[in-house]
Amino acid sequence: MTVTTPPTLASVLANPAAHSLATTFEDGDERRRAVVEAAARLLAEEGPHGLSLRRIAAEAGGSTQLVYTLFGGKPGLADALYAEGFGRLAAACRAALAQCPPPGDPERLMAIGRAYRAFAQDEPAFFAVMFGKAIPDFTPTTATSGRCRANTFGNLVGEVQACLDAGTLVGSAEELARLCWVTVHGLSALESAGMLRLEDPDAFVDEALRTPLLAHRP
Amino acid sequence: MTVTTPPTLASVLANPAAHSLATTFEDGDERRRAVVEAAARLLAEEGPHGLSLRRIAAEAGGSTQLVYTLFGGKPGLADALYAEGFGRLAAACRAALAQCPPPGDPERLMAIGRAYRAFAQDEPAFFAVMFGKAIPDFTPTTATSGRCRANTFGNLVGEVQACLDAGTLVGSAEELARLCWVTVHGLSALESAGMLRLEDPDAFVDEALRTPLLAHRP
DNA sequence: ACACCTGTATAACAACGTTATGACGCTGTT
DNA sequence: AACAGCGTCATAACGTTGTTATACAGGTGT
Repeated sequence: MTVTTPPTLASVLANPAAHSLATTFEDGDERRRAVVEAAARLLAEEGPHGLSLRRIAAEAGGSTQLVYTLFGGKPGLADALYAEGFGRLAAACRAALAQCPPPGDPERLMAIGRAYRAFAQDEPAFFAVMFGKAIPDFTPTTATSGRCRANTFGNLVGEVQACLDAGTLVGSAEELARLCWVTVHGLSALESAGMLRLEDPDAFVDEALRTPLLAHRP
Repeated sequence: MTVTTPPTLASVLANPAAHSLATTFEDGDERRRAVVEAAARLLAEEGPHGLSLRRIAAEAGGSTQLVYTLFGGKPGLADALYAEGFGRLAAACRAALAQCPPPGDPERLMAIGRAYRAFAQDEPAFFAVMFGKAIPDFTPTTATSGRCRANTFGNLVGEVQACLDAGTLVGSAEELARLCWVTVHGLSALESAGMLRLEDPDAFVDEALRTPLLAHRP
């Protein structure tokens, strides 16, 4: 890891590329990537319970000790997996935005919300690791957690700011972004916990987001 | 357990007492209560990781096998613990409502929201068991999950309905209750995951709830 | 050529959830 | 009153987990 302290939101907004989650492995270790990918596959296929050091190491073609030399133990690998999850979430949001009107249209916020919920549904194991304490005895490093938070929230704030700049919304970018995140995360988490059964989830995301957005229309 | 199928929301609203979470042990087994309380204490004090069959059984003054005869295994005990968590959440909300204006005042919805968030913060382990996936390989029985959902959501719908009856709000009770739940749960979960650092959490709950409530004022 | 250090694999440890085994007490029957 | 049958409990064992200690390679600097 090259970044050891959580970057400020301002610094991420000023220069997003420098804090891209994709740079996690920039120090050149290809084996780390291989181990994380093996772990990610096991996580996606068998859930958090299938994640054992031995299986991961075997899948990556090494011994148990390999995880210790590369990550210092299971929490270290979990940290990388946690960051990987946020990377995938960001990728899913980017993909959804690709086929959207250009920045400044609140429709983009809805699209992010739908992608966020779809991620929670399609990758429940990752979502549980990221937000649900699914790996026993693991809580992300404040550095990792802060970086992931800054990325996720920073992207959202950027989109809201574009709407403010375009005049399609009014208010505080950070406040509005926080409100949207809270709303979308709440419905995603409750649905993931089996507390909401939605017949038309996308419509519900739109409906839930419409309230805060309408409150901030010009 | 006497209730084996999830009650409908309507039945809970019609007769809340019959579905009270406190009746879980009405079939008279005191040892179950003792074991669940020991487990709850361990959970609250040491987090989900401290929950081991052996420690729970020892704490309750029995052997490992005791958990198997009483609950059929760890998932069975987790199920009881899950229900216990919802019971405590409901109790916390009731306590907050006790010093509130009578039903019909939207201020009560804010109070529930603040109590919900405070519960997530004060009992993070219970919250993680209830809404995260903190106990490996455990997902609540659909019966238990449905009962807890019906209780939690039912209480909220009842409060919203009282506001509709009093004319302090307009709209659909279920829709509005769902929106409030989603909002409050989202901020509670994100804060619990370290993704939100709130200087004045209660004020933020009020602010977050104000938006949907203002949208439904008469 | 030799000491040194880094990284890997092997093996061992304690703790976990689960299951099998044997002993105890109770109930209904003969 | 004695006995078989049942459910319940404790003990012990099994396989697996994360972690740690130990031993073995391979390169590097002197």
